[in-house]
Amino acid sequence: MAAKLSAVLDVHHCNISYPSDKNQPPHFTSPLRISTKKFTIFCTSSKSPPKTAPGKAESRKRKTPSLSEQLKPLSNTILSDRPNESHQLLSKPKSVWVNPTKPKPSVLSLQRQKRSSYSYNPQIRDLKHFAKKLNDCDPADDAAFQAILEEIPHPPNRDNALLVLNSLRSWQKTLLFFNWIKTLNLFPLETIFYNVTMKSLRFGRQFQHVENLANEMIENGVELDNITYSTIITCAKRCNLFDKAVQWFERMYKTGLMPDEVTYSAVLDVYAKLRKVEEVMSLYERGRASGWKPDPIAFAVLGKVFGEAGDYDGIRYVLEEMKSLGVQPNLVVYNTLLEAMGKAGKPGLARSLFEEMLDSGITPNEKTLTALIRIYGKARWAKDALELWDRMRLNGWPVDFILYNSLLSMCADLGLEEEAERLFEDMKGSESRKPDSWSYTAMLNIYGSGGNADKAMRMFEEMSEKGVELNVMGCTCLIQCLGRAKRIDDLVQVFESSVNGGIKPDDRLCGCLLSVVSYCEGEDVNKVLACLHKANQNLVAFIKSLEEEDTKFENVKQEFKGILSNTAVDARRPFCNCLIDIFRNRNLRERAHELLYLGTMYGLYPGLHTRTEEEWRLNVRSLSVGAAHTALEEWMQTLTKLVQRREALPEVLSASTGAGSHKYSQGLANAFASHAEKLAAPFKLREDKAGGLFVATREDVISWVQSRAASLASIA
DNA sequence: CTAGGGTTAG
Repeated sequence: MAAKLSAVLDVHHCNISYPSDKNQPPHFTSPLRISTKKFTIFCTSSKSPPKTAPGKAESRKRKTPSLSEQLKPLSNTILSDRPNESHQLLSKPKSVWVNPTKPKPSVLSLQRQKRSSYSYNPQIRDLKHFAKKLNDCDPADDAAFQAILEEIPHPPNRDNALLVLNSLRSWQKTLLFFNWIKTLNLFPLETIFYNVTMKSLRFGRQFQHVENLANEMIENGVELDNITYSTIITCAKRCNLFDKAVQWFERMYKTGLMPDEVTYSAVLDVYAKLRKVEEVMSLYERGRASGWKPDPIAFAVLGKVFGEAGDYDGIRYVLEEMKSLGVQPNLVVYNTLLEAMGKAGKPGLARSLFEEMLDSGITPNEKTLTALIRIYGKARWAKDALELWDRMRLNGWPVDFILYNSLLSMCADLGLEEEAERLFEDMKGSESRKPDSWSYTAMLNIYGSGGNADKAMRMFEEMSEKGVELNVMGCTCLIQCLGRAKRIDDLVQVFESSVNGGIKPDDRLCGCLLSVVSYCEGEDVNKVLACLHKANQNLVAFIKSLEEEDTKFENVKQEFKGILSNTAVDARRPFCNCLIDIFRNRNLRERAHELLYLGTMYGLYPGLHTRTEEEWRLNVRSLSVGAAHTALEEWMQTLTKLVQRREALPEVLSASTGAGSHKYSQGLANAFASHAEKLAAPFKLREDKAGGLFVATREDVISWVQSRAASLASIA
């Protein structure tokens, strides 16, 4: 979709044609055009805005540039070339207008469209009853519907028809009723009739019907107003037809209608859905420059955009902007920003924002609490998570099914087995919140990561008894657990029944099988490999070829590259880690070194080795035990060469293993310590520092290398 | 869903 929209922006909409409409007012005189000029003040270089490409000259001749044309110079000259400056620029919107004598160009109407008020309809009871009959009739039976229509209790005049139209539920019936009114031809169908019908169609995600009605309005000379356009735009958005949404927005300007803030923020959200941060900001800035004081909904859209980009500066910008405009965030804005904080990896700031929200007198809802619980779980902030859970109960804050499941997942993240069991039992006892596949997955995750294979298997059996389907994540948790318990026959059985039950193994499941291969022995290896073969043939073929002594490095490289490029980004490093472990455990260390080399080359271990003048550090926190051993050996070899060549070393050499924040983490620090001991390497754990840091001085390393060289020499 | 815009789960 994103590609589609950018294509639309690039071709400047030359190919869009609308039905002729004669009754349109004259085009607006370029509400946005001035901005091209205006924005040159933001350019630090003295260059003028980029020239339009020759092929696009024609579209420039139009009286009113399309929105995309107007956006383009902006994003070319300012935003996309200097992404880091954008916030700095955006934080000073008031500086945009250098010449106060010129009127501000307007991109939106500061006045919201007025709605006509309904007058009381004395026939309301009869007509509601009639509408109910229409709603209740068999949707497949058109004849029955027609028959009921004939029995309308009062004449279908304007007000009566409107009332019924508003009361129909399904889009099919709304459309049938609308067409019936049209054929009766008792009064002209005004805009509101189209708007009400479109709203119903939008509910049914029927964009084609909506667009047909819009074109009919144009043909019949019925005015399209802001309500029409915002309904069309949001309908296109819900149907993921973003290019259509933009087309209709641009049509407003072309026909001389100015969007109000509702239509405008609907379009902001279109660009937000496309993750076009620059376009969102440029629209926002233009709106601001037109004197718009955005309301909380517009800020919620901005917050979402930055959250999805994980852009903390952007989130802060939204908060500051609201503050400086005196806009008080509402519940939805807080929810959006909290979630954004989570995506930007700022649990502490999420926590303080939540407190700020409470201080301002807003009561959290299910979404607020789901977001926070999830953030604390992912951050492994057990204390805050449990505290929040207590407060939820104490204050009687609202809870729903998703929140229950999120609490279970949080327990899985934190290894809170008892709490999860209690909650799970609660859910079973309730009528409305029976555990579903999400709930069972969380339980499988808890038992799986806790190594409790019996309880995990009991969950698995219970699921099939209750008819709750296992999903791929639950399957992965279970297989991981059975693998660790060395219950390989059970593992095979679970895998096969899952695949037969329709689960499509994903890369995470393959990674899980691969890790089981790395630590099991004998015939078990082949059993697991047979499962893996069903999920990913290439991976098994790759392992087989690495086992062959005469497979050349160049072939390893090509095959591994092929494997990685077919693997989800998140699963690439785990794959490489497991493969290294597999070959270390089989005493094929050379293969392990090759794989680590290739993994580093393909960017799976960024920052594996970092250097400053004083310190060189090996960062193995994202490595498996075998990969960490391999990396340490590799590093020692390198250091040995450097010492022998009498090259300069920094004062401090260190290795960082990470503390292993997960309750069940394998203890990379311990494994590393024992390996260093085996090599008699002089790395000592710094007890005073958190996060598993092993440190050696330059002198220790030099003397260690020399003594090793001496002992090797004496053996020779 | 009483004509229009924004927020919940591996």
